[in-house]
Amino acid sequence: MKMSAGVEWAVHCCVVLSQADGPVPAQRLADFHGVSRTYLAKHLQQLSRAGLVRSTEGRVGGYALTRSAEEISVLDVVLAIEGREPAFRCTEIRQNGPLPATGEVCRRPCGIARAMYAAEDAWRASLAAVSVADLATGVEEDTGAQTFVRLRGWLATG
Amino acid sequence: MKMSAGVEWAVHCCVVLSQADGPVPAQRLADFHGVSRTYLAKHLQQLSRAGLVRSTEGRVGGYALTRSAEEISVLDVVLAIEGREPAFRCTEIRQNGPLPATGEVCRRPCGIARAMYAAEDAWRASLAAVSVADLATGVEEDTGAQTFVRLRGWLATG
DNA sequence: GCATTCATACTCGGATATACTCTGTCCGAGTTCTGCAGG
DNA sequence: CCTGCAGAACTCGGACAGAGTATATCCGAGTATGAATGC
Repeated sequence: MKMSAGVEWAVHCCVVLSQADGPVPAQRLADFHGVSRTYLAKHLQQLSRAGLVRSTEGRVGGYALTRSAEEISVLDVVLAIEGREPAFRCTEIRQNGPLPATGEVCRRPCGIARAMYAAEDAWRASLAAVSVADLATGVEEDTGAQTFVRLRGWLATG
Repeated sequence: MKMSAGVEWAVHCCVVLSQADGPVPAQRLADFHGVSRTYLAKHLQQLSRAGLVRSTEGRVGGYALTRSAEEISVLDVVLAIEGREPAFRCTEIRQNGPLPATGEVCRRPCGIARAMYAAEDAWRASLAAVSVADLATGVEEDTGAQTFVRLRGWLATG
């Protein structure tokens, strides 16, 4: 059970976008994080489809958040990249074999699936409690208030 | 982020083993669940390496739990199959690019990694709170007290 | 009748192919800026 | 000097290969059983 590396890229990009004044091109985001532009673009498209960012074409185009950073949770980003399906997929093997479970019993998930889904709910709740704005605040606390000032300067000048 | 289907198989097998009197061969477990024997054996070997089950060779051999079902959590089984590494792997892209984070700051994980690890801790705690014995009790509540009686009968006779 | 030996049948374990998803890359469609010509 | 137009440069978006992992399978190594044999 491995999470895609694109999730890390996407979250970092959202933090950067929360500090930008205007649209930021994928090329600039890729350069800032030292990753491949074309591959990062793939993930940014997924964020766009999920409605988290808005892309503008043209010479001064780029990506920008559609909502305020307080209203975007880490869970939103993870689900946009990884998909909304749960990690555990019950194949109902209890219905197989010589002593299958049938009928009314199978109308609700088996205890194993319930335990898995409960764990995933806890996981999602933990991620939903952290917003992109919280992450940005954490970055300032870790690296100092000058960090985002320099970031904005680099975004503006290149 | 998808969990291996083998996890479901392994947990179901542990529940069955908790109700068995003696060792149960992989062939019997595979027949009971309607899955491939050879592939199930692979996962049972992982459980064996993790120390959750003990395998005995020979004509009346098979697999048996090493501890009581109360002492085996769902988390134990998941970690045995999926591995002990966390799903989120921080690649420290904050250290890349034109404005890298360096020095003392990088001695502890960045806020994004902390949020991910916290969520995984919540996930693991939820799974650790459920034991194989709990699952067995749930099966009896769902399908009736006769279920395991018939299971033991089938395991004995074939 | 009993102990010993041997063949057998059954078990697990690791080594071996295949399918699928993640990773990484490329080129085309669309939009905005800029320079130039004309009025 | 102002306006309209054409070109160019820059952007995103979807279509196209390669690598790594999950899935599925096979055959060989090892052991307890049970019958046959000798005492």
